[in-house]
Amino acid sequence: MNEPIDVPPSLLDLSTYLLSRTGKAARTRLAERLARRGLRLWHLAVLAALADFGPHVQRDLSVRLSVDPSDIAKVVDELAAAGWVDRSRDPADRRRIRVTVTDPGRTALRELQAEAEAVQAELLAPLSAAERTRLHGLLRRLFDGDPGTPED
Amino acid sequence: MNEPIDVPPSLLDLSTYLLSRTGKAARTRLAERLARRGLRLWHLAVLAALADFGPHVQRDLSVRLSVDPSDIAKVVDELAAAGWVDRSRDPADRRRIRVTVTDPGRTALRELQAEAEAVQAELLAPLSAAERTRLHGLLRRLFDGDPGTPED
DNA sequence: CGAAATAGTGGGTCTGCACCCACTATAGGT
DNA sequence: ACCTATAGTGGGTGCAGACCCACTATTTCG
Repeated sequence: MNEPIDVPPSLLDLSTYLLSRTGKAARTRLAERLARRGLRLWHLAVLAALADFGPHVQRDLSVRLSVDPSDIAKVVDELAAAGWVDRSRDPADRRRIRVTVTDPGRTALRELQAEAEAVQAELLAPLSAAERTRLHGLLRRLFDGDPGTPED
Repeated sequence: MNEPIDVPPSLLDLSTYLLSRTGKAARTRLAERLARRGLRLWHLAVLAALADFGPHVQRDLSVRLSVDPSDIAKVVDELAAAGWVDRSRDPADRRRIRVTVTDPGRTALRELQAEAEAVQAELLAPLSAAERTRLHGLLRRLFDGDPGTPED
């Protein structure tokens, strides 16, 4: 993550480039912190999905997060090894595995979110609180392609 | 690039996550378009650097863009094959290779920038013109960690 | 001049991510 | 009961990015 000495201005004029660049910085820093705990981004995502939406069958997790079922299996496996989720066969359909966050899992999730907020604090340091909110709002609209309510 | 059905809200509350996610979308789409022309992001970056700052010795390119010299060599090699840059030994120090954009190179660069702007149009579609400008300004400040002038 | 530094390059590694196939266990339809 | 579909899983593949080492050509320094 060496910052470039001097980036070509014609790139900096492209929002695409800025977005990609700052996004990558965000991703990398977050990934680094998670890596220190032996985790990757998907662990956070899966944990968050389970906490937000309640228990999932793996298949649904895979659909919701658009990740390959096989990859979900691996992530869940690691989360289970950490004791952060429980896996139990659905008695009604024993093919399905129902994944549930445990209390330690919720605690861990809060810690991971704190990590993310720490990254945020670093990354958004140049911005005032109001600007951070504004940025968040703009990104949010970009994210879900929702036109929302233009303020201008 | 399948959009997820429904992303955990607790992730969407993290600017880090949004930034990383939208950034990745930007990067991926741009990369896709460049790939159609058999290029990667570095080709654009190198071309832009040469156009903006004038001819470079490869070593300086590598420093400026913080890329491994060996990787720069490969990119420059490909750009040269396309006829977009000229390589010439520095007569004063024959170890050095001076890289210069050619006219076709400049034309190509403009096309690539147009691609980037097309991606931008897609990506920023939900935002009004004023909002795009604002987003760009915020990202720009994030990018170079410049506190700038808080407006609030 | 000889030794040490530097520019470029070829070829390799390692990592993370996305993807995919084959196989099992189990269910469901007829 | 039989055939087909589905959930999960293990073990891959291919790709891109970042990095790194060994080697040559050349220069610079003592």
